Amino acid sequence: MSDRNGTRPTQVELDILQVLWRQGPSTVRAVHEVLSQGKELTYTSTLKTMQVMHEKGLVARDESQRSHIYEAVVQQKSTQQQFVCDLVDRVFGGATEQLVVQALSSRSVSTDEIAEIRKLLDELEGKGSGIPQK
Amino acid sequence: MSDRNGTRPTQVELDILQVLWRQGPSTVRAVHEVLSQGKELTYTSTLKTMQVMHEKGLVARDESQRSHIYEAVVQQKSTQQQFVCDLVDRVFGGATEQLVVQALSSRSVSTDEIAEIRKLLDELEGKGSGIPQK
DNA sequence: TGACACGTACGACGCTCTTCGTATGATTTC
DNA sequence: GAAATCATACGAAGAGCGTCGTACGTGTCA
Repeated sequence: MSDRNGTRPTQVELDILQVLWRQGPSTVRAVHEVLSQGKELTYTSTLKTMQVMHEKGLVARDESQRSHIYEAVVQQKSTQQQFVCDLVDRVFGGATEQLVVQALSSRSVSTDEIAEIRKLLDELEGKGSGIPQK
Repeated sequence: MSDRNGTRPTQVELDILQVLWRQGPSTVRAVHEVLSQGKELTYTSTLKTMQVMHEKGLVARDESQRSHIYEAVVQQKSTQQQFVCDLVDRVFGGATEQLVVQALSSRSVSTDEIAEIRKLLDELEGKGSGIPQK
């Protein structure tokens, strides 16, 4: 079935996207360098996956150079949103708050980050039940 | 590849688990009743999936009756944790706080729930970096 | 006691994901 | 300019997932 929001990245695609998001536009080799750390992986595997991602429209590529340069088309924010929504629906039965609680109690969060979350809560409360569009 | 924490439920398995978590031990028919709402799905498909889940150890079943009764073995909490961790690593690059922010700002959360999250933040801060077990 | 409803068991098909091997073309280097 | 190096392109194999059809056993009830 097709996604309403384009194609949903798969596991490995997500790993690649993450490198692209962090490092910006990169060659296959650069991405592969990162991906193959601590993991046995052939260069052509990474290449193939990135080619497929290109077909899917997940990444764009600049072919003007011999080594093509790939860039994420899908934005990190929207992808995150997509996956968060999916997780909330599928694993938390729609209860966003449960996800937040689970996340906060299962992984460490620094005091600074706690403060930032507090600030966000303030804003949310300030707006009443208004849900920011983006 | 195998998971460190048993087998990771697939999409459809997750849907079934959710019914089991909500309704408690149920027959295949009862689960199928829920699953097939708003979706075209054959009874045997649901059956097959639940049989596979049984093989995987995701569910237990009582065969003393003609209609077997299935029960979730995997607990909701631990499954949620599993998926949250995976999501944080794969989509948020390890930043738990980002997930929380994303979740809070993209889906509606009631005032009561905000209050509850605040309470949790207080506890977390009180304990410093201590991570509660459950 | 047949017919029918309802249950499980199980094999198979189509699809996607992931990985890899191999072919082939361009660029460098001596 | 020939060889080695590095890039892309592409086909294919293996595995898992989701779906379904079919076989078959067991109750029920005119």
